[in-house]
Amino acid sequence: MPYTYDYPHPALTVDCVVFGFEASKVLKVLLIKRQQPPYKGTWSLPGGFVQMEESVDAAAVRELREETGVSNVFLEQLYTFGAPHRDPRERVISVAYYALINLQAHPLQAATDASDAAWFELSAVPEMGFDHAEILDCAIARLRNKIRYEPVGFELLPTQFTLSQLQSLYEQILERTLDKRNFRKKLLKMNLLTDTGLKEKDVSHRAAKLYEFDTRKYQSLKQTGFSFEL
Amino acid sequence: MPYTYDYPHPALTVDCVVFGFEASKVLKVLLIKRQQPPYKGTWSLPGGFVQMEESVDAAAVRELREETGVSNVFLEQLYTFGAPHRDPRERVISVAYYALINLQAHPLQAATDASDAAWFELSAVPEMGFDHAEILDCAIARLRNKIRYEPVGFELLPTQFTLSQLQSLYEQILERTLDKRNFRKKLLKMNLLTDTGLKEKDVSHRAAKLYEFDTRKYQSLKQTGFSFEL
DNA sequence: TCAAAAGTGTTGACGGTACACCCATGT
DNA sequence: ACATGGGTGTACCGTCAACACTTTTGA
Repeated sequence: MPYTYDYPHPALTVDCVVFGFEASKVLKVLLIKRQQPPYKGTWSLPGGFVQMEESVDAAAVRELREETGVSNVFLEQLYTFGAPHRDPRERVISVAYYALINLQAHPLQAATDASDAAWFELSAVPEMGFDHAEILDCAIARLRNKIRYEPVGFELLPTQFTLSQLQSLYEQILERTLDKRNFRKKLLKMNLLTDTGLKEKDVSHRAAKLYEFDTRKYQSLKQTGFSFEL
Repeated sequence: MPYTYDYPHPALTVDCVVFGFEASKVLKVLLIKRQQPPYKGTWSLPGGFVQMEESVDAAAVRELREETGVSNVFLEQLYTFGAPHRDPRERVISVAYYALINLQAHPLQAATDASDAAWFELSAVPEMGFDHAEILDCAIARLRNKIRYEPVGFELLPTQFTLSQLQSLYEQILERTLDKRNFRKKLLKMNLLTDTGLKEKDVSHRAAKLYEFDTRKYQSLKQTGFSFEL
């Protein structure tokens, strides 16, 4: 056994706030029903212990895959929660992450069994164990902030989307209505949305144009000091 | 001994990026010369182990006080660094914080002895141990971002300051020059700076007016949706 | 033909940017 | 008297906010 530092070692977990969106629906968070104590039977954020040979980021990726079946999605570190008794068993530090998932492309397949995981609207989140309510609030605040100056909204939408879907998503996250004409004008002027030439299908009204977000173009513009703002 | 989780427990530290500013000088970072291995003798960020009964935030406050003698300053969690071998001894997770210090009000008194701590200009930071260069870069990026939409600059200045000192600070952090007239116009229009009626002392040119930042007013404006932006 | 959402322009107010000179003070 | 920074106003332009009607499509 190599030398180790002569200080107490807490347990270390990652917890993920998973936001999911389906076009023309509402923004939701994924919760898992705990199978083990503590808080057995209550809903909580998916997460788990960090292993010894993986980075904390890698642990978040792994837990997300194990508990929800999704991978290759937007995942970013949020904040670290380290109050002494946030876990009743022993000292546990949790590094929180948040993920953005487009539910069309990544339908949920909870690894264990479907009844253990469920999507909740932000306005109807149940009681959660630990300090997970605080973590969720922190993630919502971050998302609300971030969407204003970085194009993360597209992570929640399918590759092709309509401007109305995009606007609805922004309205939900920002919790206010936006003017349709101004919204479209501003986004189209950035020249970051490419018109696919296609239209919505199976709607009982005029079909909307489908756009794609041009990630390449955004990346190159960003180099030159451009900043996405809404 | 109570039940503990059957998972590996890494060591947990906090590291602080301490920014210090003295009016009419340049922005600096405080580094400590390590007295123990690993990296004995190299400069690194002040920090230390989190104790079992203190929150991670409290550990950052304590380390800052122990290693620099300052307390009651702006201190905010930055990011958590958890690559597997960032510490050669064993697995160590570090929660990084950054502090903003006004050096006029909080002259440094390194707890151990003065030769162990020193201020470095951002353009002349020496080699550091661990992944501390990465942590510093992260802190600089955060500060640069944050100062644009929150009034954190005032944490680095004395209570009373001149507009030129404030502008110089912004220019250093943002790494670009600002137009004097526009800068003053914008700040004064916010009505958050109160003219103390006093003037600078001991300068060999026309003495500038001294202002104070009105924190109370800012707090109440913030409630009503106001956002400080520069 | 009705319902439901898509799509589209103009105007006025405001804020950002660019820019140059005189003033006060200490040496 | 000179050097050093303090302090000030205007004009142009682009961006934001407010606002209502016509078009397309399926039921």
